[in-house]
Amino acid sequence: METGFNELLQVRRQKLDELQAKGVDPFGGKYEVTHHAQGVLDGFAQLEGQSVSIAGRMMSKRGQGKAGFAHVKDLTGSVQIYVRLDDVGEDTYQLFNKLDLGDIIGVRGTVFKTKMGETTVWAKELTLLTKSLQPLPDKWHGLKDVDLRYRQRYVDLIVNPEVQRVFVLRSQIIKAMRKFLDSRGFLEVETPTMHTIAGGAAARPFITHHNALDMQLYMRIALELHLKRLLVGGMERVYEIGRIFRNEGISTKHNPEFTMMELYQAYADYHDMMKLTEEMVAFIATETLGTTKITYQGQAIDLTPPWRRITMLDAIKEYAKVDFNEITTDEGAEKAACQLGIQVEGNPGRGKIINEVFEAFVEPHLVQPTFIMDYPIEISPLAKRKKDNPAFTYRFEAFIVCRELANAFSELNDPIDQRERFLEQVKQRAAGDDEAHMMDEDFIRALEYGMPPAGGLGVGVDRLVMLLTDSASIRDVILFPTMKPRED
RNA sequence: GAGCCACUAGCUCAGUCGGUAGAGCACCUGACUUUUAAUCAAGGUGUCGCUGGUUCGAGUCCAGCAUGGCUCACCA
Repeated sequence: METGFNELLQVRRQKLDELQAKGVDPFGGKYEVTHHAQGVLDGFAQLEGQSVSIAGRMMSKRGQGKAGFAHVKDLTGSVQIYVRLDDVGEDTYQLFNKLDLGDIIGVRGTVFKTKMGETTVWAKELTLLTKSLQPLPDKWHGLKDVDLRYRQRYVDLIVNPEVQRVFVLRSQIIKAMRKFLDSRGFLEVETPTMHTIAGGAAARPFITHHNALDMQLYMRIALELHLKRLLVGGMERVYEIGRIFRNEGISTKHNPEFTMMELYQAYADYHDMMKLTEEMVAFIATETLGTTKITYQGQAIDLTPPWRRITMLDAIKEYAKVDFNEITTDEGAEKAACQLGIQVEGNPGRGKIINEVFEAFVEPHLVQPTFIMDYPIEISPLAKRKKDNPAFTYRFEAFIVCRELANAFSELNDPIDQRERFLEQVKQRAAGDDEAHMMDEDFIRALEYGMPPAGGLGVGVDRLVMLLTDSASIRDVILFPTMKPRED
C-alpha cells in the first residue's frame, strides 16, 4: 500500500483492497438507470410499489444493525434508500455496511413511503459503481473555504447544492440567448481567438507565441473586428458567444478570461440595439426564471421593457448638476471636474473628463436597467459620430445594479474616419497608454470595400449570469476561475 | 499594484495571561430491521500556512514570505 496518507485515506484504500480481494470491481461499469431522484419523489403516486433503479453518490448513511437508510444524490436531487439484510442478502448488506460517504452506488428497488412520510427506494439490489478514496467535507456545513471551493470545484459541486443550481442556470441562460438570437435570424459564427493584432476594445492583451511561424500572437480582447468583417462579407446578422482574455486585474467582477456575446445587425442602428437588448434580457429572464422581476443581493430589479433611456450629458446634469453642453473646451471641462472634486491627471481632454464625472456621479445611481446614450468620441473609436454633435457618438451602455451589462453602437463604417480614429489611438499608445487600440490595416481595407450601416452589441455573459443567479462574485458563475497555484 | 483581515485534524470551528493541542461532523470498534443533522457506548486523528526572530518555553508575541477574502486602483 502507498504510504504518506493520513488515517482516513488509508482506511479507504484498505477497503478498496478488500473489495478487490472479494472480486468486487470498485470502479464498475455501465448501470441501467431508470429514474432520477426528483423523478421518484415527483412520481410517487404512480411509482408506489413499482421497481425503479437509481444511481448517484451516497451522501448520508444511518445504519440500524440489520437494516439502514442512506441518501443517494444525483443531478436532480437526492432520494432516500432503505437497505435490509433480509432483502439484499449477507454479501450485499456487508457491502452496504462498509460503504463510505461519497461512494457512488446503483440501487434497484421498489418505491414506498416510510413511517415518517419520506418517499424511499426499498433496495432489492445494491451495486458499488465507484469507490471514493477522499473523505467528503462536513455533511452539515458543507465546504465553506472559498479558496478550496474554487480550486476543487468538483467537491464544491458535490456538497453545495446551490452551486450546481447556478451552473445549470448558466447553461440555460446561454441556451435562451441563442434561442432568442436564432429566432431573429442571427447566424452564430466562430472567429479566431488568437489575433495578430489585439483590437476591438481598450484592454491589455495576453501575448503568446507561435513556434513554427516564429511570431507573436495576442489572445483576443474582443470579438468586434472580425464580426464586422463578416458584415462586409454580406453576413447581415451574426453573433458569437465566446471567450475573451484581458491581461488585467482580478476582482469579484473581473476574471482574466470571460465570456462575451457580440452581435452585429446590418441596416440597424443603436436604437434597434437598445430594443433588442431589453427584449433579449427580458426573454432570457422569463425563459430561465419565469419572471422579469428579480432580486439581486437584496435589491428588487425590474427587467421589464422598456428600460430608461437617458443621454450621458443629461444623466450628469441630473446627478452632478453640471451641464457639459455649456462647457465646450478641455480647460472648462477640467475646471468643472475639479469643482466636483475629481482629480484630473495630464491632459485627458473633455471626453475622458466627462466619462470620469459620469462614473463618479451617475453610475452609483443606475440600479434599475438604464441605457446611457451618446458617449464622447474620444472613448468610442469604433462608433459612428453623431450627425448633430460630432464630439459624441451613437453609442450606449446598459447599466443594471450600477454595473455595465452591455455596450453597443451604431457602427462606424466610414473607413477614412476609422483610420483617423486609429491614428489617434496609436498616438495615445505611443504616449504610454498601453490600452489604446492598435492600427488594424486589414480592418480598414475591409471597411473600404464597404460595410453596411449596422448596429452592434456586446453583452458580458458572466455578468448577466451573475445578475440572474444573484451571485455576488464572478467566480461564482465561472466553474474554474483563474487562481494562483498553491504550493501543496 | 496598495491597505485591512484570515490561515489550527479530511471538513466546520474553539483555543484564556506565552506553560503537554480541543469540540462537532467524518473515520474505526460494538449495539440497534422505518431512520433522517438517527441514537447509544468506546477509540484518537495534527509539519497549528511557510521561514526566521524574541523567550527557559511560541498555535499565542515580532519580522518576512505564500495563498485566499474584502476594499481601492486598472478594467468589462
